[in-house]
Amino acid sequence: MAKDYGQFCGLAKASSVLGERWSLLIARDLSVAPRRFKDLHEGLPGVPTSVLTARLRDLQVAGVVTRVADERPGGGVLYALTPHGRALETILDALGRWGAGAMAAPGPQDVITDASLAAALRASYQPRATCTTTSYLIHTGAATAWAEATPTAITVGLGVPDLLADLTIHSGPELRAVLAGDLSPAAALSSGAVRIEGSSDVFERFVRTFHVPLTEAAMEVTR
Amino acid sequence: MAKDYGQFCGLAKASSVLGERWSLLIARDLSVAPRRFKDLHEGLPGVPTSVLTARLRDLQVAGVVTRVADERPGGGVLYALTPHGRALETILDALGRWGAGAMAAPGPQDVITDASLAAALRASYQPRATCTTTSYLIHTGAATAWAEATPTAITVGLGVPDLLADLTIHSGPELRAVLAGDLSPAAALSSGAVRIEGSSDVFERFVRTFHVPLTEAAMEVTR
DNA sequence: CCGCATCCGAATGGATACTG
DNA sequence: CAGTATCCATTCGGATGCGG
Repeated sequence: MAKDYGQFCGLAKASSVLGERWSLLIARDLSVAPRRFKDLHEGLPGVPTSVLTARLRDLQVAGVVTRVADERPGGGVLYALTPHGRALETILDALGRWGAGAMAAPGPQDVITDASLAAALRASYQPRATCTTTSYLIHTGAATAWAEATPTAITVGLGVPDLLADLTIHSGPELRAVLAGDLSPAAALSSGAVRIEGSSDVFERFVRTFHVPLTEAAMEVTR
Repeated sequence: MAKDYGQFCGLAKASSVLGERWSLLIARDLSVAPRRFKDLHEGLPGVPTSVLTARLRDLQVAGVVTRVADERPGGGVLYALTPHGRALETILDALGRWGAGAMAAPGPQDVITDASLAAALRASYQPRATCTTTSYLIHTGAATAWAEATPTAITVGLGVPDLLADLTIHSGPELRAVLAGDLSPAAALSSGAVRIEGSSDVFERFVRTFHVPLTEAAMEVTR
């Protein structure tokens, strides 16, 4: 069980619940979709099963995570966020934006997982940046995620969605430079760093809709 | 140096910077005011000096914290947040609100520090809840902090401010129940749980201006 | 297989004592 | 005041094993 800090303080409580190694990333993965133990284990490279078990138990005790039966054939158990855990979503997004601003170039060992890609899309979504509802399918490295952006809401998911996307993007980690404004959409396409299936106009819309801001103003958490 | 997670992900980066034990609370204390090493050590009960040294070094390497000279007579060194670190302020507040919703009653060992009280006031501030600029001085347990609330902004600080406050509040941890709406201002005053110097009208304004939302999980525990 | 427990070497945290 | 140095307890990471 997580240690506390001996302080009567909301932040100390939050830190004792989420401050253990891997906890935030478990919450991130579950904030995108309920997952099996095995999904979580594969999406968190290096986590020992014993630690994953312990974290999931701690998060259940803290009321953040719950176990639900998998409805699909084959059954099994899914881990999912409780309502209290879902309240973390905007905070995780804000933390992700904050960390993204300080991210170094990816090392050779760094991976991108489906869930981290989906979470990054959700975190970088800019409301009111587009007037048109558009669906995207994004491949970066070995990760695949999709997003459907309306003018005021974003939905993201893992892997390939059921419906055909308006735009499909193939890229490596260079996609982040585009979303940060460091690499223009046109340059990304012409250099071959990003390959798309769909119109370049829609790719420009994508870049307007998803943005990693560099100013502090954009790091605000929506209350 | 903090371990990373082998993921090219903003949240993984944030977690490697802030996920180590004590880091969030150090950031919280510094988000209220620059502090000396000794202040931080006293405000974080139980942290060994060696760990505090290591965290401050890691946070400096991460560009969150910087060392500045203390201008006041006596000199010395102050730790302060960098602009990048100050961008965490709204995130710390949101995390504090999230954690406050799940907080249990304070144990006998739990302390309230000046910085945690000031941070809690900042986090619980409700913009547009009042039309009048008001200054408060709050004592809870051994902690003292002040706040000046305008209709759209909040300023908080440690200890006793230079100017006389419009309202001075003496309380124990029961103050949280008032801010959570579990205890009416009138009941808090008449029961003696809260003692004020100033008008009870201004105390009502205080309770409207600072509010901790209760989550479902916490309400279940309270019932 | 999936979820979880066990075992072990390495790394980290906690408490105390000590130094520029 | 602002840290280092030291020792010990705990945790983590990785491999392996067990029951359904």
